Amino acid sequence: MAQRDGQQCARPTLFDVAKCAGVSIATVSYALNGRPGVGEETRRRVLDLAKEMGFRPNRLARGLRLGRAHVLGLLIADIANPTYTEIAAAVVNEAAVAGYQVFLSHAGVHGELQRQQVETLLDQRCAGLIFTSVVEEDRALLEQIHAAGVPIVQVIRRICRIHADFVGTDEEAAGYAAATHLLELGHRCLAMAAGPRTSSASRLRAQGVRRALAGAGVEMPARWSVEGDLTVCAGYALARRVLARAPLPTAMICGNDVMALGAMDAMVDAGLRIPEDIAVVGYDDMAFASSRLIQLTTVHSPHAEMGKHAVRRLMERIEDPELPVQEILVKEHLAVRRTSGNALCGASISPYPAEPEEIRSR
Amino acid sequence: MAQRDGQQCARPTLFDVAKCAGVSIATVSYALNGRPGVGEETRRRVLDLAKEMGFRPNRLARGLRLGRAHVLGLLIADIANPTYTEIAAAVVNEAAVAGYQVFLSHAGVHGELQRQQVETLLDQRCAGLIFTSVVEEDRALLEQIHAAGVPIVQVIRRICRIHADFVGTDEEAAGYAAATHLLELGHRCLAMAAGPRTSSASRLRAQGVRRALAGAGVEMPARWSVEGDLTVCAGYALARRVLARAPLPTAMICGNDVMALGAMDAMVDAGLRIPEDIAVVGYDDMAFASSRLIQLTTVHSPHAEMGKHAVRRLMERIEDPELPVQEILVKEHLAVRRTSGNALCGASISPYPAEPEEIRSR
DNA sequence: GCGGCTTATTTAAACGTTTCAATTTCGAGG
DNA sequence: CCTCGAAATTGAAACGTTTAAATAAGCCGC
Repeated sequence: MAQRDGQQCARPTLFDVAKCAGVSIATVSYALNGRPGVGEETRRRVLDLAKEMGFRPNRLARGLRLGRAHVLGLLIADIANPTYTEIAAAVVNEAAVAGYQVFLSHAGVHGELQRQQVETLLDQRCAGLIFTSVVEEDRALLEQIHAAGVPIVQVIRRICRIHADFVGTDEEAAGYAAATHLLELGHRCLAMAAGPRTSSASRLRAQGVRRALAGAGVEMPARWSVEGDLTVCAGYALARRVLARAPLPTAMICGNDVMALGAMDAMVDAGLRIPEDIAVVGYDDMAFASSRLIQLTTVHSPHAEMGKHAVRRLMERIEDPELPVQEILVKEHLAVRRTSGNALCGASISPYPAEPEEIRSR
Repeated sequence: MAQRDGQQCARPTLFDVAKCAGVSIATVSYALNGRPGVGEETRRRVLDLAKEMGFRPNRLARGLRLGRAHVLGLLIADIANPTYTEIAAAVVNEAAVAGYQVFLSHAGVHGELQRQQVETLLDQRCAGLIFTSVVEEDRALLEQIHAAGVPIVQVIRRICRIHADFVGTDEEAAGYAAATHLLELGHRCLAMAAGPRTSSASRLRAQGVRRALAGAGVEMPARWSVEGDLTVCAGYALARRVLARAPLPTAMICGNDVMALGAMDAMVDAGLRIPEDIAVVGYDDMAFASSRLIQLTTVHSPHAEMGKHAVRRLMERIEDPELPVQEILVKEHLAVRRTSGNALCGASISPYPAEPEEIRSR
């Protein structure tokens, strides 16, 4: 039994509170959950007592009884990628607002490990799952999850014709904007180091680039259109390959900022100046992109907002599983910086606050 | 009842399997858990059937019964910081190996939000908690968790005299090594933009720097020793302050790489060349640090290894709560690059593989 | 004073495990 | 043939909730 006052007992249960309050367990449960049918005076007494005793509901028991835990699963392919961590942060925060905890899974893309993690997530009776980078091969898995009655939201990447909501940006438009920007600067020799074809986002972006080029009547030789993983190393290798022999392009669009970083390294190695000899555009606007030493022109997409939307949508669907599948697009924009010729002039585009923040000397 | 063969039923339980196998629930449980006292023939039959039916144990039920879930809580102050995400990745992976899932909490440092998240974590009956950035104010919270019988591992930062293991690096030695490196290069005018004093790691590092200086008989004017948050903005503001008036230091040690990035921006703004006019040393060796455009000299600490150790230690302690408190130090090392004068010569320190990886042209 | 109605409260059954204790089975030894 | 003991198996309680259904308690009008 819970000893009253002084030290609260280790972990009082409904039973303990009920005993102390001299009522039944059911009454305590009803009172704590704010359900009707409990006398005003009783309710107050129970609430006060529960607080005093430090009662906290056991979420396992609740989940077991309800057949569903107040828990979400977040699947991230690559946690080292800032894009995903920004989303993760937003997801965790927004979930907390709704009283949900988030299981983090870091299992790459479409493998045995991923399948295993998903199984475990289902074993935990997650109320919903958020996938940050599905590939076509995951279709069967997603369908199985849907069959199990667990709603899914896809973020950034997606597979089509599947019963799952999607939150992302208009990647095609982003690619179009990036290419158009370079075309307007007068570039006619564009290269593209795209992300993997398996990513719907990368595919669409490349598509947008091609549409812009076609519109301007500009051709991109096959040798300049390469694709690889979204890593520094891949960016380096791809750029090296493109720059291996003349003629050289005057601009390069990269699958993301990290690839751009690698590509720029290859350009430096090749003795090229950026942006005088070659312009570079990235994607994601990672933290380092706005650094003075880099100043990478890139497409900024609001990842935090995407994470937030993903959770909200999941909440809606958990509430009402019959909702029609929805596609939520958030607005992205091109951040023009030095690597496409926009030399930093003045503090107008400085990432730093005008007034220095608090500084403590010692 | 579970229909056999063909489509497995939604989610068979022990009961369903038992019914199909014609044995009791208890037998199935014993068989699946590999406990003794089950006939060999029965065991095989049950195992096969469970697999065929797609049985998966309900982790909520198990956790409820056991009074403890196979779940860890990971508290990260700032998920945007790559240091922490590297740790997170390792933690999630290593936990998976042990059959544990990881709850991710992103609740800053010592606030109402953090307390709330911890409470929820305890409500979920986490078997253990990993804290990545405790501050002294968290002491009461950690003690409360310990009192609740939930083991804790502190990573990177720590508070002393508390019943919790610690995994980190020898920060004092790292600070000493960084400063010694600069002293050996002939620098005598060193500045330091340290991380916040509330971080044990930052404190120790600063201490190591001072020890090195004292050993060399070098003085660091108070005006050159500043501290701030581990952000780009803080780095910029601090460096700006130090560089505001002559005399200027010839080298600056920063609290981490991100701060160094900001500080270098301030140096560029001040018309200084790196490393000719001023050398810079960071800490963490984040992804961008080795980029050709940056080549930041920095202290590389093996975060993944730390995450792994943290989980392993937690497992040991969950196994045997009576273990004496342990302090695990992993080795870090100084990566000397351009910003301290080590110009990149040849591919000897290139971060890229010699052979280009697979490239697909299209 | 008593059915009938509303409101407050309780009883008890789930949810799916694990595990102690009790029961059955079966072969060996007497 | 009977008994004993080990091994296999089962029954049932427990973990801490939620909730449908049953019960108790008021209260009104006739």
